Amino acid sequence: MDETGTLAAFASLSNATRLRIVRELVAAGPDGLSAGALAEAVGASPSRASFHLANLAKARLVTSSQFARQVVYRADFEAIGAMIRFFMDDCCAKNARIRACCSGMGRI
Amino acid sequence: MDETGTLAAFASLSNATRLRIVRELVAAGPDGLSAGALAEAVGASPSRASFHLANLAKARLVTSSQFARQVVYRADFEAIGAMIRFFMDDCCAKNARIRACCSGMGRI
DNA sequence: CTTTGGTTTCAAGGGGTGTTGAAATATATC
DNA sequence: GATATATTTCAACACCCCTTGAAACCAAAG
Repeated sequence: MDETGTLAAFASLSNATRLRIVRELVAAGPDGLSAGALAEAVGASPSRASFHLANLAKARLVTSSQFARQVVYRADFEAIGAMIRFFMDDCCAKNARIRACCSGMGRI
Repeated sequence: MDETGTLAAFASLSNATRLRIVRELVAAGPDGLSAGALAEAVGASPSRASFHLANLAKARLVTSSQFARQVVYRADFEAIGAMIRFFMDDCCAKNARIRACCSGMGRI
């Protein structure tokens, strides 16, 4: 992910509803969650959830696929990892105090 | 850093000028850089740089202190690390693919 | 083919954000 | 005190984002 993509990812994650959606999707794992289930989980109306899901998809933080009547969303784990990696490598990698934020996360 | 703080940090980092400022400040290390030096480094007018620096300070990503006529800004390394840690721990810690983004960053 | 369920689109509005250049503030120098 | 330097504040403007509720769309079931 380049600077433009990272800026878009940060912008997308700077909204409480969207951050909650990402949290739900990461917790849900590879199976993902339907738009309706997400809307209920984060306490948003269907149209509001759809609005924010479209924003997350545009920022490439989630993917979607249709099953019957439902649209299933999944976290894009690679893209989220790439975003963090860009931020750490390109902006902050050389700083030990920032790098230390990853300590305690287990064996990496 | 809590959710509110992380949202503010993401919002602040979602602007190209501010992301460049943070990059400059992290590269500059503990000595920091003056407002004028930063403005020139990122190609912004003094008032524009001041506007974005105030935003970064409000998000607690940078600190400032006055020396003579100059105002010196420094990256808040602890806060930046705390932001990443919150995002990783609270949102994504349990996911191996995201966690893998920190591989290749050297010994942690 | 009509109906039901799931999701998205749309228009309206209210509010926040970024840019610009001029003016104000504060500090040092002459 | 007057002047130059460094930074911030201010007003104006344009633009984008978020919310809401209604309408439209699309796929399945009756």
